[in-house]
Amino acid sequence: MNDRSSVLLVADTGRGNEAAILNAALAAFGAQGFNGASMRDVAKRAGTSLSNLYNYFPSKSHLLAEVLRHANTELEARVRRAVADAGDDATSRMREAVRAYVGFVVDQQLAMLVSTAEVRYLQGEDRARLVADRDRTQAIFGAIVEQGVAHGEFRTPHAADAARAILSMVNAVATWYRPDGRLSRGQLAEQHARYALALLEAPLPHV
Amino acid sequence: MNDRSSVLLVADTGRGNEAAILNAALAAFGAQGFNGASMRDVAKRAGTSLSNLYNYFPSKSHLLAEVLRHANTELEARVRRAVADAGDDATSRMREAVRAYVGFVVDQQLAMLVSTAEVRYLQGEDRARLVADRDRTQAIFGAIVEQGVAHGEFRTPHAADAARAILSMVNAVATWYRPDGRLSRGQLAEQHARYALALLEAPLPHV
DNA sequence: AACATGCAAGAACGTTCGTTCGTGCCGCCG
DNA sequence: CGGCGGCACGAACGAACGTTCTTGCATGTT
Repeated sequence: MNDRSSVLLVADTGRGNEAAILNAALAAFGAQGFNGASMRDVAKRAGTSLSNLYNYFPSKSHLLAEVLRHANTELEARVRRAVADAGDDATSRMREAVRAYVGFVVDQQLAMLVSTAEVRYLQGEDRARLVADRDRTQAIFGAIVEQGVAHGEFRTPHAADAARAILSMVNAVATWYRPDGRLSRGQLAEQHARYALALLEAPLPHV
Repeated sequence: MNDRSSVLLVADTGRGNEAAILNAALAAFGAQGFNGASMRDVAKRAGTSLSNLYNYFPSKSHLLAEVLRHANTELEARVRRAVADAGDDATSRMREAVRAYVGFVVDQQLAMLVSTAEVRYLQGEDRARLVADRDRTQAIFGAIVEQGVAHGEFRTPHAADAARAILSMVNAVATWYRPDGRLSRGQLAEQHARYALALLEAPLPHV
């Protein structure tokens, strides 16, 4: 058994019902959107009272920010680990980075959906911090592209936007993936790794 | 002059303030999201009264549906026209389809953002009709991929999901494109056409 | 002249929203 | 033992929401 899709985004935080509230908020925002879900919905899903939410988070916005922070942190850690464990050439590193990213999208599909769709409802430093998180993860891919182009592994003439194109593609997996679909988690990851390397115009074996 | 980006999505419909209301709704939903924008916001942007909106549309949902219908119709028409005017080979057809699609994303950036982000707040037949619109446009790309694979132009081993990957990539352009950015409208379109053909593992000239 | 129709506006209704307040319980530290 | 901070709850507040109601004014048709 390795049913990663049923793992909650936030494990126990050592603070009463905090983890339950965060996971409930993720579910509520994912199902109805940030503005469509109410704090009463979140409380109901978490099995606690409306007013108790404010013992943990000062506002609805901060609650969303905290959910997204957990998602971004875990995503970045997974990608960074995968790249560190990969070989030294850009092709291997890109393949492992994409595989890890797609793996996270599959494991935490709802978190990825909320992360991309609801960030816009945050403002000020909460927003800035999350955008910085996202940019840091994107920069990992950007660096691999640069390395591959410098070493001649990637022959795309449009290196500057390639990382963004690849990440757009894998982010969108969250919008259509279904656990009972045609492809397994691993196949999906491997397939998107090939899409990415092909987009970069890296040499690939054809059958 | 060819400033396509300032063209309103909906031209005069021959029914009083209908076009103004639709364009105002697009602006409001784009800026605040469907649930974040109020009918009062829409009325203010359209320069009319709150209650008058209901002389044109029976509900907020129907208003959103009508906005999205205009966007989808125009997008599909542009892509279909581009493919019809292209050569017979899959490579030319895919290039022109992507160029037309990216062109629309640039020209009607807000409409594309709202179209992908807010469709989820519709239900019933409004939702079904818009999903069918989107699927029809996606099917154009799917057919080109099939043709290219059948004729040996595209050598990707993962043809079934390639169209979706390409469309994810070009849809995301709406999330980051800025008119004063590094690339012109035409360069952006051409670049993404190459990304698409590379992803499909079509033969490409390397410098 | 009488009437229907389409478009416009202001006021109001009932509901839901995010947030606050007051209170109480429980475990820990002095 | 006493106090204090963390966690829990129900009730309430003021604001904002989508929608409806009523009225009024044009225009074009009978």
